[in-house]
Amino acid sequence: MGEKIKRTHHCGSLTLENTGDDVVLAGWVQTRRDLGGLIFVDLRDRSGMVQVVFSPEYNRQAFEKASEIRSEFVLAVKGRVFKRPEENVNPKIPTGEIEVFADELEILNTAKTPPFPIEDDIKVDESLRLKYRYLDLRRPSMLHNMTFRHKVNKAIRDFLDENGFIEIETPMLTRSTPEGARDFLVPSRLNPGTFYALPQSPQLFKQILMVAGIERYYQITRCFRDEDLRADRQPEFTQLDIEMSFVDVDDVISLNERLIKYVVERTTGRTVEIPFRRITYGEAMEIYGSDKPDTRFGLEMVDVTDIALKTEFKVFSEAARSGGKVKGINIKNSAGLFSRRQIDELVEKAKEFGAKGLAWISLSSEGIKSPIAKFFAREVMEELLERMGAQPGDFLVFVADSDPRLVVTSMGQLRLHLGRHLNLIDKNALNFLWVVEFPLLEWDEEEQRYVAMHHPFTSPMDEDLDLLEEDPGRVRAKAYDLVLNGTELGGGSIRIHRTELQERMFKVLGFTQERAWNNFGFLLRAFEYGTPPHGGIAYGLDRMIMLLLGLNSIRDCIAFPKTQNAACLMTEAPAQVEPRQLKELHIQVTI
RNA sequence: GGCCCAGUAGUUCAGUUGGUUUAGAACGCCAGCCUGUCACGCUGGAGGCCGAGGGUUCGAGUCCCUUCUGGGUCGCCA
Repeated sequence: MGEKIKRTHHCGSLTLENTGDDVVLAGWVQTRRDLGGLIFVDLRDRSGMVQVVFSPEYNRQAFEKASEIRSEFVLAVKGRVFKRPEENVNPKIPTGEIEVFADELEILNTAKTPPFPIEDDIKVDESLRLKYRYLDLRRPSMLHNMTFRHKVNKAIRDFLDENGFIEIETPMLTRSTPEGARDFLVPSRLNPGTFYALPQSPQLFKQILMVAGIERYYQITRCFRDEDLRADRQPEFTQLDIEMSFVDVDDVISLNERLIKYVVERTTGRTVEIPFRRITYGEAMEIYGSDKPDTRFGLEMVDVTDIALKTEFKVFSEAARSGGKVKGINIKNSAGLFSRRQIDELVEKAKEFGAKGLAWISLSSEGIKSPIAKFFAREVMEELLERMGAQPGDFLVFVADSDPRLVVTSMGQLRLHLGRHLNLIDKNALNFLWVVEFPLLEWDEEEQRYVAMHHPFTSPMDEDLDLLEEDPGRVRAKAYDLVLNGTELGGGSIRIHRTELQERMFKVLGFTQERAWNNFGFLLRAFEYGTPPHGGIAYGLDRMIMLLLGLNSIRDCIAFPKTQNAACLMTEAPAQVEPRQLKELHIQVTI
């Protein structure tokens, strides 16, 4: 901007109180309305928009120059603020009561016609928005998302700073470790044939920081996982990573409740009640069929396996007898909603979700309608209806299978489908929920061994320690996930801090001592030098911001996101490199 | 890796069982006119390798195959 013309005010900040002020504005041209003898320009900067008037009577020179103006030109305008006459007030914009008469115009830059309009609620293909992301980010809603994200980051830092945490950066170039997601690898030029891995999370470093006596650490940092993308998943994403020493599960949970309350109330103005509800993993699976239940609606699952044993209906009784389960959901007051055809569709859905079938009982005004009723003795049916809390008008669905896990997971998905389909979800609710007491290990069919459900450094619960060798699958962990509206926001655990327990853990995971030291030697060595009890949590920050903003995709709160093919449409990364670069790295491309 | 959806002016879309001229509309863009517009208005104009390649056919935007791109989802994501 030239010497003589320097910004004094922001477009969106002008009000009636500025009437009569001489101002200099700078910004982009939202629209130009050329009436021939009078030109209106809506000038936009980060703060908002204001109408600038170019009139030959006010300043002929500026007026004549204004005919060159086009959309998205960058202008500096010197002028005076006037109150608009009553009939010219525009109630649709915040600055609609005033306008700026221009007496000097400087065109700081011209612009090509943008490929899509710079305004909210545009219908345009997302790939075009991503290619021209700098234009997309000019749209007020995207600017708002970026600003909100900044506020969340700031609130997090304010709270954690006040609570004695220090932010420490950990390396981006680190070593690949087994288990977990696929790593992004970076070749080392100075050490031919070796590779760094980009961190999947700062997990090991933050534990070492506890050994280092930091006591309270946090970091807002990028993490990398080379897995397929989703609406809520990018290959590079941001974590809020926290670790604390001398704490147990309750300490971590209560600090994090205060953190979440602080951040959400600060950034959204909404009220958050703490403590959050807690539910064990076992309960979550039995009642909701999910380890991240959406508790904004009911449709809770009821176990009727014992009743199923008493029926003539083979699907039920045999599932029950062979170690399986039978579970039902009572969809209250909905018998009238399910026509024969809609029932068929629901059965199809259940099959999509893995169930072998779906039994149903409709309690309409004409009495019980159900293809399975004939297999039930009167008193067994009564017991079933009572267990289900069934009233006239209710519609009951049941899934039975000899595989109990299949029953709960398929029904859990069916529950979500019904919740959405029947519009039972309160879109304004913020239902925070802790899921605790996760299994420490799960059996991996492919590898024929136990693998850590969280990670190999997660501490078992004290009362389950004795089961570690004899029945590893039953050991519960000091692990917790924070769930918001059916989405996992973050998770963490109390870690193992004693060498002998860590060695038992590796043994159960099938690691020889040699392999454990090969992969995690640096951590195990650190643990030998006085490791305090410690634990922490990590949040998916993109996801948290997406949910708080009510977005459908994390791409809308990431400035430069990747597509489903993990490409950046703006920079066209990834791309081929010069043969010389590959040679320096001793890398040969074989495709 | 599997399944599903979508690719036609700059943008958003329409385009009939495959068939009539030169593939349309709206918005945007360009030009002219217009002194109170704010979705400015009026008149006129430019703008298309119908994602790409192959096939079927007398004839393909339309049917078939392959492929690319974008999106959703399952697998995957300690």
